[in-house]
Amino acid sequence: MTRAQANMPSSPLGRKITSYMSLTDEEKTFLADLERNVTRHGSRSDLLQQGERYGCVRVMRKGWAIRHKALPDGRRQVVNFVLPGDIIGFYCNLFETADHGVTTLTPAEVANFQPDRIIELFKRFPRLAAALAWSGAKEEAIIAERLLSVGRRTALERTAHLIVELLRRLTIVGLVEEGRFTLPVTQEILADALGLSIVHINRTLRRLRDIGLIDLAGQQITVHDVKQLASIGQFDELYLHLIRAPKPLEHALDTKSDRKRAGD
Amino acid sequence: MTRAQANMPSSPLGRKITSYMSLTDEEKTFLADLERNVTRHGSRSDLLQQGERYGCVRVMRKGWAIRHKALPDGRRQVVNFVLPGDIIGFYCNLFETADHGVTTLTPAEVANFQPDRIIELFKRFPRLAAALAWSGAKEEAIIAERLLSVGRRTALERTAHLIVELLRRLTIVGLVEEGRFTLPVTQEILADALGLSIVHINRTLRRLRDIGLIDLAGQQITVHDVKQLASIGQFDELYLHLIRAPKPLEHALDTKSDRKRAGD
DNA sequence: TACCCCCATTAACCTATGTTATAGATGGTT
DNA sequence: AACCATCTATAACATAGGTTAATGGGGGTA
Repeated sequence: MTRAQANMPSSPLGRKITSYMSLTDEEKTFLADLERNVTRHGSRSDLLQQGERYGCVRVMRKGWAIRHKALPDGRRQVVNFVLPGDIIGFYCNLFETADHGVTTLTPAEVANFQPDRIIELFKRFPRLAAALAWSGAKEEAIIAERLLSVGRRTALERTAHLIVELLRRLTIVGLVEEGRFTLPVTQEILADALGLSIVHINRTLRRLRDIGLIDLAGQQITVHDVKQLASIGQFDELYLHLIRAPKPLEHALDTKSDRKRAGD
Repeated sequence: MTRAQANMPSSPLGRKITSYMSLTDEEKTFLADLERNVTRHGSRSDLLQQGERYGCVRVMRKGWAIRHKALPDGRRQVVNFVLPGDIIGFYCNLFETADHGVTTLTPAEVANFQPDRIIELFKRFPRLAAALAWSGAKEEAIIAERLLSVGRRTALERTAHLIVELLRRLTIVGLVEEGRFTLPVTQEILADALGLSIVHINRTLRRLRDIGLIDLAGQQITVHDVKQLASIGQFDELYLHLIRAPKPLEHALDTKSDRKRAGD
């Protein structure tokens, strides 16, 4: 991944899509343009509040955030983690009002663009539209898997599962080194993601440490035995849909099209 | 809704989209064509099995189904209910392998088409593509809300919430009469949808009956007091995104475009 | 240096929900 | 009309995980 791609787009969005589909120059330019407007945010700042009108579509360039939903009495569920490179609720921006909030967990660098550009994208770049639709489907798959966790896995299984999920997702974007990565997350947030109490998350993490599967030091987590962790969590691999190319996308989109033969 | 729409598409998909966006004749024809191939299935038959390769995109014309995920040891989570008019995992069909199963709960009538028609749709009908993306985002919102239920609501709240959700969704497609509708669902399935045990679902339903909020007779459920039920379930209204027109969709898609002035 | 706030950690206790077991209903089939 | 398979319904008991409360560490700041 050195500098092999002279033609590699510099935008996270572009890079993400390029990983499973080659882009024309025109498409690259459009994507880069989408991400021109970058803003910075502190830790723990709300990018979007539940009940608010939608504003911009956002792409996480650096940092972590969470998408979360709350009940009137304050109980809260973390729906998903937004990792570097992730799009923040692409299609939701077609809604009037946000049914969830987005809050950063670290200082963050975010690209912003107007929702009507989504429409433009649909009209002018069907291949990009399809690619983003695909990416949206992946997010739904992640949420469905979390639902399975919260509904049917035990505390230990859920926790193990989440750690493996994050490990996998962060690996793709190059943020894991030898099983070690930064987990900028309090136990309260883990609890809210897994539908557990904060005390019980603590007990569970301790158990995972006691078995020797993980190590926690501040915000650094080290996974010693992914395999066993995955086995405890009954981790499936399937749901993240990491396989390179979605077949119909690859085929159908590349055949006839307006393609200009890009970098690779 | 009598026969006001001479131009009303007869396909469920068309009808769904028409409810928030008017369609050109060409678009209507394309949609109708998508739904030409209709198959019938018995109750409890698998339309899709977890781990299987994806086949057709399906639209539920009549009947109910569930999307569900299972753990190796058999524990199961119902991810969502597929009601008449719903699309069955539109974008997931861009994946290689199914990470969930789909099973009918009643005899069902289903329209089928090849996934590569999705691509065709993206190329030829950007407005339809955007509309379906919107519809996909709504499904994600429903799943996220169920995650909130399972993670943070009590058994009584969850159950109340689900009943209201189904009431609302079925109302849209005209399947509710005076608070009464058919619920072709065993307690086991309710349990799997809500992350509870079958016994506890039974206790909880009894409680709702005892309070006088609902009545159950076979597969008929009558909701006596939606308001209180919604209040118990902390039902939000927001997440179903029932508001007529997604603003950017309405605007941006209708302005320039290739529109031909349809029925209304 | 002292104060404060946030967070992790643990212990003791409690309860919502799960488990196991049993008995009726219901409905289809021979 | 007897049989079987599924469901619903309850009771009695078990437990995973919640709650409350107390302690200590770490980092900012005045």
